[in-house]
Amino acid sequence: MVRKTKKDAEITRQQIINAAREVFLAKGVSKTSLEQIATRAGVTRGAVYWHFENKSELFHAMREQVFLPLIDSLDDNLLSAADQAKPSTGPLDAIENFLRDTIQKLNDHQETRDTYEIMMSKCEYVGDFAAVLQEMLNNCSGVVTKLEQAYQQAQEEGLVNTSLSASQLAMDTHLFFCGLLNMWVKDCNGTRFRNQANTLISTHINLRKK
Amino acid sequence: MVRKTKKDAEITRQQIINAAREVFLAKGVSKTSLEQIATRAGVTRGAVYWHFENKSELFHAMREQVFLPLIDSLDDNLLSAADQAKPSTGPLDAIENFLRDTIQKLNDHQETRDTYEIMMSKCEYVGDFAAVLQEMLNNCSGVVTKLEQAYQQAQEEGLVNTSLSASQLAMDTHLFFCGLLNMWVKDCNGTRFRNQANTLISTHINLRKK
DNA sequence: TGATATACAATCATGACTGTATGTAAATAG
DNA sequence: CTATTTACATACAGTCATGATTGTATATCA
Repeated sequence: MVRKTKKDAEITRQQIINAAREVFLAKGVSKTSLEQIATRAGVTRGAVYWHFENKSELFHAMREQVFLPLIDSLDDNLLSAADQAKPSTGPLDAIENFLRDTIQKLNDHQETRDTYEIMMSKCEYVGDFAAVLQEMLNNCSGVVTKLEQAYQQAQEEGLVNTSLSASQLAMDTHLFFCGLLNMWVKDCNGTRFRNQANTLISTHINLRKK
Repeated sequence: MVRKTKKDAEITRQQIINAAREVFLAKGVSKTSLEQIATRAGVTRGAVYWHFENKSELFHAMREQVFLPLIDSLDDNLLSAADQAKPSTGPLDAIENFLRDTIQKLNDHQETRDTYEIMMSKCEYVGDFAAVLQEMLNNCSGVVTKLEQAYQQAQEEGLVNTSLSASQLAMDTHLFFCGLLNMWVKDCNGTRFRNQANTLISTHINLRKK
């Protein structure tokens, strides 16, 4: 059974990504050999090298499957707050919803959850992987910018109870959320953070609501 | 030149730890061989294996040199707020000082800075290293507890401007600080977070000051 | 219908890292 | 002063990952 059709090949590719995610999670990225990934995917290393140039590219493909949708979610939630056409429940609620949605995605979607865990505690950002850190920082900048816009509008609508600037509020929220994501992922048994994530989010937003 | 005196041996041990930190930072923990560490420390692998059972134990030793002092700093700052004997400028200031001190330590002390960076983006918490994550979670619990005590007292002294509970405030601050540490370390060129860390801390505390 | 590109499998050579075992000279204890 | 540790260095064996190369059956396309 060789030479599959184009659709079959795409399935193979996805299976390799799935296998990679599983082995990455279990053994860590650098201790994972392409042989292990191949075996898990039911193929040989030849197939892996056919679809991906090396481990780094495979990692990148796995990552994109989770983070491209995340960017979309960010835009959907926060830009709609500024979009007058949509029935906005207010920019503060938009922020809260974005935070909740992201956590919800982690709860519901194991592939997303596993990918986050790999990226946060089963991967070393060195050599080829160093660029990924920069990408993440850039993404963060985008998040902060959009949070700031939302807070800006919240202030204009008189919803905020502090004199702090929109940019300061945005940074504080961003850092809060970075911390929450980190802890949520590391808190595997769920006792410390996972169970009360939504409460923590409400708390954070309430702190600045009028 | 063999068989050094006990004091010399201690120096060798420290040199190995220093070398490990440097190579870990440059290459990532799992891609670092004990041979590389030994060479950098000016010894052979024999010396490394004499002082440490394996790479995992060496990593642990490196980590302790940074984190044992951190725990002390935590106690010094936050417990003194509750200590009536000391001239407390108030529990909110105590919290702010603790956050500032930690960041200051990162600014001033390269070994600390490098160790954090290794732990956050140059290490995979798998196998032997998985236990380290648990230790970190436990430390976090300690931090939250002490933050909570400080907020509790702040509330009793009528310094807080919100009706949120001390435990909620403590969690929010803790998550903020987790995020700040993460971003601070990853923001190598300093443009995004490092330069304004203290401002961010002030902002965060001011949000809850009456 | 044939030529060619595709989608892998199989093989091979190389090198690197680990752990352990052994050697050894000097410090230290009695 | 000598016996025994100590603090390493050296040597060795085994494992495993990588990348490159080659092989091959079959889609696909002209």
